[in-house]
Amino acid sequence: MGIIRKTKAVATVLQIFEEKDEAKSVVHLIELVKDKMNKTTVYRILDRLEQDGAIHSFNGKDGLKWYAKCEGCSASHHSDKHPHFQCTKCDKVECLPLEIKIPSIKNHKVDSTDILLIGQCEVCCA
Amino acid sequence: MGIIRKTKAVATVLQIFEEKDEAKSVVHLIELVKDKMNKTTVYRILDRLEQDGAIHSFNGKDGLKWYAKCEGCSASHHSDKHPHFQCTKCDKVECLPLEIKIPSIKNHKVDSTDILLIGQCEVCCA
DNA sequence: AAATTAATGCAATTGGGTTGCAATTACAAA
DNA sequence: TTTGTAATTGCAACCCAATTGCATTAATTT
Repeated sequence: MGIIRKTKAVATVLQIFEEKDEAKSVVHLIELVKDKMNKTTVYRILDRLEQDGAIHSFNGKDGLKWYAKCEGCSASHHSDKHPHFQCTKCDKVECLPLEIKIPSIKNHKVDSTDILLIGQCEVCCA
Repeated sequence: MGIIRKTKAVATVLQIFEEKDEAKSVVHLIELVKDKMNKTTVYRILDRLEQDGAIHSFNGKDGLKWYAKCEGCSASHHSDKHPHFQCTKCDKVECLPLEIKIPSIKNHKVDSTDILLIGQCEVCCA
């Protein structure tokens, strides 16, 4: 199980995700709260929040781990299948509310998908 | 530019990819040739081979970097767009000869895609 | 309010990947 | 073949994201 106690640190991290519906890398999150808590705590809180389905994680192009809270997030919808979009200019990452059709693959069973689209976001496109 | 000289080390690494058409993680590759060369050399050879289009790389579920040689590999087809499949049981990774349709996204420009399907491979499915 | 135990801070550690530099080796030119 | 030179390699040190162990703190239960 995930979160059991509602601590200040948990509230702080959660608020970051509430404020803006945008994915954040762990490195960035640690930077954001570095005056309020230890980096180890950030890692552990993110783990717990993910187990509860409050947020979900994925790997960015850079190899860093990213987390986001999005519409579909819940304890039951643990392994989200929506794609993510990372901008090569501003590095912002968004959850895309799309469903990408995966053709069935002979003799293989697909459990989940990990789709990252790389390009330029709305702001950087202009 | 990539490979300029054909050294023993390069031949050793290339042969691994020739032998079996299967992706390998860098960590695994280093392990395979650890008696023959330094890990730094492995990293550098992989870089050069990729620049030449002899192999291509992508990120596995585990966050590790993987490399593979596949049909479509060539210097011109540098950034391959085919999806990869990673088995959760045996951890094997395959290149899938599929094209996955990405719907266009409003106000976004998609340059490349990074698609990893996770599930059970032919062997582990049975 | 006291007891219990989850949560946190901190320092040390792990592990993938990179860098600087000296030594080696492939290859071209003589 | 020998020599020059520039690519390649080995090695040690380093970088940085992420994890671990353990003592301390604080949220929840009674």
